[in-house]
Amino acid sequence: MSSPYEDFDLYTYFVELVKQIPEGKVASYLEIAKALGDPVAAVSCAYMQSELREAQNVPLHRVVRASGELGGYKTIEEVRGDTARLRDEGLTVRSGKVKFVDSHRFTDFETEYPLEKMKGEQEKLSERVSMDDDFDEDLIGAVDVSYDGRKGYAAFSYAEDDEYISRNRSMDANFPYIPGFLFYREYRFIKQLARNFGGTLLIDGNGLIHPRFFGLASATGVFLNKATIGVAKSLLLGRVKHNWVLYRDRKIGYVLNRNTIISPGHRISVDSSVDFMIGKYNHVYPEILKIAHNSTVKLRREQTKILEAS
DNA sequence: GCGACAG
DNA sequence: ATCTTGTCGC
Ligand SMILES: [Mg+2]
Repeated sequence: MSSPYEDFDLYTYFVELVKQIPEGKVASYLEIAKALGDPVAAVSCAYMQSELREAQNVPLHRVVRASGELGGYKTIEEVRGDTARLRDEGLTVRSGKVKFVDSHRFTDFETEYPLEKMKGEQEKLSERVSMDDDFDEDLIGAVDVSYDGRKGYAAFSYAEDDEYISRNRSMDANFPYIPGFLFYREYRFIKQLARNFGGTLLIDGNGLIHPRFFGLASATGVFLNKATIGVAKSLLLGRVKHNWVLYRDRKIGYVLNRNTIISPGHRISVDSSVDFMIGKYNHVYPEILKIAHNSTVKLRREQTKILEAS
């Protein structure tokens, strides 16, 4: 295993934290996120709560917004159910909002702060990224994942002769989307599909453009020893000057067009990734990434149709 | 009101 | 990322 945390199940960790909240008390998404190790994950906690709504014996209703309002993308019926549960436990709830005092807030979580450890891991792993050019300019593949709740549908596509080939894979994600932690969510899918690919991999996301200079494209490149380039559709961080993406005095990427931002993953430099992408795709979003994306959407639609019928 | 964050 | 019909433009 290349990373001790690459298979880390944050949904399970979230559940274990929620189980620590005693009857009659509540915790906010922000408090849970802090216990996970990074306040940026607050919104992701609301998503996890929503995606875990079917879970049994987990007091998910005890997680509310800091304001006391019931969040987590609930339906009207779910708000009713949670209101009744909270009232049963002795709390006052009026129009979807818990009226509570400080003594009702649970903050004393027992935790190892996994996200903090992962940030440390990313910083360490970033030292293993190579910026020395060692990439195939002709054989290009692409990967992407789409989702229905926790269920992820992945595709790996590449061009052979004059046709596109795609392979798929679907499984549950064990990590939510958290900005700066995409690799813990999507790398598992990519690994399953592209492990044996010999070409250069385009990845829907960033490489060097990352708070710790170790985005999904960097992780994929380092772990699978492949040349990778991150191709994002929006800017995660940094400022743009003459199309170059600058961050902490470093040139980390390039804006190919309004919706295409590239950064090196592994085995390629910033300048070479720009030269290569402009030479190959001429400032246009790479078709192979669209092929991979469309394949994930098609698979998801087919599968959700089948799942609904059964 | 601030800040704004890949997928 | 996802929710979603028709509609505008090439
Ligand atoms: Mg994607």
